[in-house]
Amino acid sequence: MSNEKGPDHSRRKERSRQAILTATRALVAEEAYEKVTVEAIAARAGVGKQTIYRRWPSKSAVVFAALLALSEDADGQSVALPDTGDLEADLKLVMRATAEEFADPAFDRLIRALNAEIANDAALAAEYREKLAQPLEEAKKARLRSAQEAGQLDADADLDLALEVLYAPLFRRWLHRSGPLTAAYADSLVDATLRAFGP
Amino acid sequence: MSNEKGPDHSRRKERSRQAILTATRALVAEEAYEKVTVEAIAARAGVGKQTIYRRWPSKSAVVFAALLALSEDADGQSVALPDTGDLEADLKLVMRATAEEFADPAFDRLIRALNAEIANDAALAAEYREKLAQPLEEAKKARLRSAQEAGQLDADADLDLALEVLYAPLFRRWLHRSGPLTAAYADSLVDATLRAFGP
DNA sequence: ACGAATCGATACGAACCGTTTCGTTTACTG
DNA sequence: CAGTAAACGAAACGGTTCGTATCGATTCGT
Repeated sequence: MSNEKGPDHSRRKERSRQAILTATRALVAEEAYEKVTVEAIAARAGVGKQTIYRRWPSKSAVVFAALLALSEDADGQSVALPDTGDLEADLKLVMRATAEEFADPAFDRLIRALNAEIANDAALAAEYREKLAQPLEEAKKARLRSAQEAGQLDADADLDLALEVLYAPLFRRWLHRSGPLTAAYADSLVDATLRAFGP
Repeated sequence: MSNEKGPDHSRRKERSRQAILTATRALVAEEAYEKVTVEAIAARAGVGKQTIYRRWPSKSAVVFAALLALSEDADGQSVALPDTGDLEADLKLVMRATAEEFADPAFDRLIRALNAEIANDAALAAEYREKLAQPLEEAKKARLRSAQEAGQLDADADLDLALEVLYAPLFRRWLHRSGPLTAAYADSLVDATLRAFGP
């Protein structure tokens, strides 16, 4: 094997790769998305534009990869929600934290950019679901299943549906800016979900 | 007054305006949104590009106006939901219809384009809420209020929240393509909402 | 020291945006 | 019917961005 291979230049590759992804995150977080151009990313990363196009086919793909790398940093330690046994308290904690996250301008711009790309690109949407959305949903579902087994949710409850009812209103309110994302709002979503799917 | 005014050229204006809006709708409905350019709209409408820029400041605004004109055609006859007295049946009818609407490819592309523009343009989002979303929401809320007065919903129920719980999951599932928009799914959203906000 | 992989930089064509310009058509007026 | 002014279609233009092509320099293993 060793005589089949040339020199290993993977360290260089990795360094420029990280520089590109870091620069992309910084740019998307700090300016309006329209101002994030491939050339700006290349300049910020101290990299030639072609080095970006050698790895990703489009700007969308770069932005997505930049976001994806974030969640893969926290690898191994698979996502898990708090489970104190008190479902209502646990969910309110999570929903309040999610609402606060959306209020952060940098995060806001990042996720808006991602959603805009996703809305018109089915392939990217599928990758988003598989690599970013699914793991989180599974973690939430695991928490609900635990509650269901403890008799805190109806035994026949559709947990996927419950998750949607819990989270989708928050997401929509954020995306359309149709109302404030307060802690009280987060709480009321938990309350409604528990009324709908409680025992 | 009459001697103060020159000739009235409003008929020409109106004709080209309609041609532009119609062409925009056709283009957005039939191709991917990236392929809809202002020049393509002008060509399809048989109109100079400048005639478009005389009226609207950007492509986003044109696309939005094209959509808005649709709902203003059905003017006067303000939106109203069926009210047979059977809340569950009425809501399931509406939610099933909404789910079907999203399944239409032309409508799908149109609304995706709108959402992509809205996601990164707060001003456009505000106009969207005011002119398109609000009237529909008010109609739905009126139906819920009628049910509330009939004792079919909890007297203290937050109707805005109930609407979000009812509709947001469908919207999110469509936007992220995270599942099929079946009649059974529409029904289960109504069921969940009624469990959460019923008496 | 040498060769191969990778790189940064730069020039380029194509597409699109939004502006400007210009000669023409349209609708009304006297 | 001739004159006027608003609105128009067409076309050219500068500016920006995308994605590609090219090339000499740098990095790494041998």
